[in-house]
Amino acid sequence: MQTNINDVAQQANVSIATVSRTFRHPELVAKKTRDKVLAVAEELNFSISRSATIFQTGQSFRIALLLNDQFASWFNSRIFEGLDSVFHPAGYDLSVYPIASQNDRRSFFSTLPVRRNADAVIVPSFNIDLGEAERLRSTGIPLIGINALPADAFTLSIAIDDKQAMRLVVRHLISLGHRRITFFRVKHDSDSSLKFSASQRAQGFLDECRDNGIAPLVLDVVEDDSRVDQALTQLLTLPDMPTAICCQQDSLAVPLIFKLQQYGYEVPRDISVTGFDDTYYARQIGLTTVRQQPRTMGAIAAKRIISLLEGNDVETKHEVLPVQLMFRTTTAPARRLADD
Amino acid sequence: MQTNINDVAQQANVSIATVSRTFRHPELVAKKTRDKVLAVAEELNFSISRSATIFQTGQSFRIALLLNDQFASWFNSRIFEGLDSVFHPAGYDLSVYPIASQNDRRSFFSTLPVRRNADAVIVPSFNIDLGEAERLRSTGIPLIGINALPADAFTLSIAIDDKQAMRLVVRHLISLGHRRITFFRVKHDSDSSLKFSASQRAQGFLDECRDNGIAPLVLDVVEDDSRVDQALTQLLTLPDMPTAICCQQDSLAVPLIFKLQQYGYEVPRDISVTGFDDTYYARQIGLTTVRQQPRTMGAIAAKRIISLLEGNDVETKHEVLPVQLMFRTTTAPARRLADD
DNA sequence: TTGTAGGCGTTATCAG
DNA sequence: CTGATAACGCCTACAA
Repeated sequence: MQTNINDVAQQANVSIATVSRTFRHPELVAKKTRDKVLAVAEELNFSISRSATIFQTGQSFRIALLLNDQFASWFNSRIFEGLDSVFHPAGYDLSVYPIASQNDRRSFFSTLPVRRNADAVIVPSFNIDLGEAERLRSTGIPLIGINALPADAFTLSIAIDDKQAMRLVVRHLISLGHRRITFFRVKHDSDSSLKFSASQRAQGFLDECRDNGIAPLVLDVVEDDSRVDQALTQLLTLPDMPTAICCQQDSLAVPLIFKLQQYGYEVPRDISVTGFDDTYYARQIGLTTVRQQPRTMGAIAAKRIISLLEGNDVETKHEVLPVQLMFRTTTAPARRLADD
Repeated sequence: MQTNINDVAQQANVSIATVSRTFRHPELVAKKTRDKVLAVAEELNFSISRSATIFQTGQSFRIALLLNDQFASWFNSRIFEGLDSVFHPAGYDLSVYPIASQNDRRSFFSTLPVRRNADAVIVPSFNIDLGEAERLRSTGIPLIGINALPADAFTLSIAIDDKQAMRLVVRHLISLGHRRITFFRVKHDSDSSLKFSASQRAQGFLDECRDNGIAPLVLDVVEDDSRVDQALTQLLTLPDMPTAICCQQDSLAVPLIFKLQQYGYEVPRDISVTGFDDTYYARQIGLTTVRQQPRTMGAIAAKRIISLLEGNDVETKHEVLPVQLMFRTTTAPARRLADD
């Protein structure tokens, strides 16, 4: 049997109230009493039961995190890490709800399993339905978006501007003289509206091309282990090889470069390639890409949420973090036509 | 104010016991009553409070996961994913305790923050002190090891045989005629005994070399963003370039291959390279490596733990999962001396 | 099949 | 500074 607060109180010749205070508000307890209690607690292997505390508090100290995707993806695992780095020390636990399809999502928002069972719901990276958001928020649970839209569906939101970031990339390529640029988009089997960033990036590409009078070419690959081969096949059967390739994410760009080189295309001499995310591999191979820092986003979000839950006014409700174009060695000036 | 079980009971003209049963043991409630209760619950936006249930049960429904490292590492995030895929649906939450140093570890095991606050403690991938393990287990909390030693410190354990797996790799290289083989080990800033698998792999390399009368060469790189450059520098300043390179993990091998090629070394024509893990990038570039499946390990561990917590006898206490050598395109027969 | 009542371990309030 | 006591919301014997 576990020892409880009663055992300690008895053994230490104090009331349970004093034991509780010793842990909760030590400053209200005389040092002598406190030491006695702590000694007994130590001896009896006692510590306050979080379940009981949580129960009596009425707060759940649980944060629901909806994940649309492989949990272990680059983005998601870093978001989690950032969130947990703040939440865990503050006594909150994260509870991961897998949302793989629109159906999952609908079911989540109609049964609201988090009702009374989570202090907040965090939605990274997918579009949300205004009605659903409203339904959740009407239960008093704040809804927080990370790279998600529309902003006004959320109590708080934090994001990067994927569209703008991709425009940066395209502008970079254009300034290097590229005019034949191909964009590779990764199609997910699951519902695409669960992948908010993906569509934003493609849109940014299209917009920037249009503004510069360039005919954009967007190619799709399905998100499976053959995605790079799919990309390569499409590239090599193009009537005109592009001079630059924009990939939706590093995880496509890195192996693509590898394979292009195997097929005799030198990067960036023959063709420039860009990524998005700034992953470890991007840094290692010198990929030109966009740096975003999901871990930081998670940590900031967590801090805001805690502040909100503690009843403070949150100054910034909707924040957009800056990103950085990392100009490295996989992009170079387009070869002049005369060189061909 | 949240509605509670009382409100529902009143509104539905039944006792709270009936409401509770409607959710807990629906089969014990007359269909008519049940429907009535559910209707009222729906109307009042009620659902059972997990906090209260957990509290009253006495179980915490929380599983502590000690992580030694970047949470978002390939291995750890997949372990988490596997664990959560089983735990979450079963009503358990994972609570991540960061253990970055021996000090953190000591402090964890001396203050035992999980005492009464977790149903089990999971330790992936680092060595554990028998005394500490005993201390924890004496509180009645099971301790589970994933790729951790020594086995008898744990209530349950599940692992791959890193040492044996690396021997497989070396044997493969030897069978291809390689005799000059270099092993690259990744040194972690944090205490090395927190990295159990790493030392096992290096040991496997040494053992297999010795058994084949080969003089082993182990080189270290520090785990920062320059690790690949460190490896390359060491390689290129060697009196004798090896014919094969064994990397402790894919994340070193993949960019190393990339850079070797930039320096004019063709893989595998000039030099063979192997990895360990079988990550996405390994598959994409055709790296010869060892496949391990941490997600599966996590899922199996979770199932066992739940079974244990439910009081069932667990048949297999210590399980070693098989791994698979993935022979791909980065290894080839060693060039005969005459060719040089 | 349903209701009654006790108890889970803590915290907060209020009195001393 | 400390003690007594009433919640907190649910579950489960046990009784009806």
